[in-house]
Amino acid sequence: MSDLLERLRGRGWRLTAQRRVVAEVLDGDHVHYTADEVHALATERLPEISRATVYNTLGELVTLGEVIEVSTDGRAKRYDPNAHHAHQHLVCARCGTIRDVHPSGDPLADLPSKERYGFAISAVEVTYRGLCPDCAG
Amino acid sequence: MSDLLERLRGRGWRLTAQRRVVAEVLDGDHVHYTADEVHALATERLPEISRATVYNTLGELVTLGEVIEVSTDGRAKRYDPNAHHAHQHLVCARCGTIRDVHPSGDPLADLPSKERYGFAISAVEVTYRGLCPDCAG
DNA sequence: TCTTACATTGGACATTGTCTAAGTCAAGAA
DNA sequence: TTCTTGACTTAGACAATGTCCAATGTAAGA
Repeated sequence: MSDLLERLRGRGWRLTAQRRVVAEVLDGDHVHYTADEVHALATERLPEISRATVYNTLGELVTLGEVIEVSTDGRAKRYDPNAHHAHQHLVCARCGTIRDVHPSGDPLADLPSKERYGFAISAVEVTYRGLCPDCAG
Repeated sequence: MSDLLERLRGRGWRLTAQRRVVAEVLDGDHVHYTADEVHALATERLPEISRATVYNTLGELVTLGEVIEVSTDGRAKRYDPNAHHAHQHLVCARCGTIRDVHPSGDPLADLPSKERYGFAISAVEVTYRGLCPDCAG
């Protein structure tokens, strides 16, 4: 993740303790946290960090393309630090856990141009839904 | 849409003016409204209908499988009345408009079992994102 | 070290959705 | 038709998530 911090500094990011902590939290496990979870984990390392800063920083990381914003249900968005490898998501319909998966094939090729209605398509997301082994119990 | 009302009555639904109005709004155009938009349109026909009833009714229609709930961004969920034909969504990244599209191929076949992590997969959603002709300006 | 533009903070506010207690009514029974 | 009853609706409080702003703090270059 020091890679990430270097990249960001190279893009003119001012390196503050708060931004460093948010970046470290995202780098930890390969889990997709909500903003509130990121805030809770960041608070453990930097107790005075504010909610607004966490939201700001996450938004900046998304804008810079370092993190992907995922909204799989109507609840809180989740932040996916695995932005540099193409992948899709497998979501548990009960507990909301997300796993990264790597389907074969290119879904974009499956959409004929007459079905594109003049849109300039820039991304395709595939979400697989079901019950995880724990919730299927 | 009287089809829909008949089906619902057959399932023991009590047919109220409020539910009828919500169903009519969804039946109108093939647009994917938010709950608030449904409420606004329903209010034109039945001024005293409450927000809670609109939310309740939409939730019931989703549970009954008559309408699909779509959350393409972190904003309000949208309700898709086209539940009886398999389709996917094309979303404008700027204005949020949704169009139904019909890709060829079966995305579920593209996910090898070793990438399923023991999940019992029950649905696959594909979302194409890009700028619509109006927003591409 | 000094300066200053950029970052952070706390809290108010906005949006979307959920819940509850009290009143209302659709639909079957008599 | 009228009555009865349990399901439905309502208004508003509340909850969850996210955004905005003015005041304050600070990283980094001069």
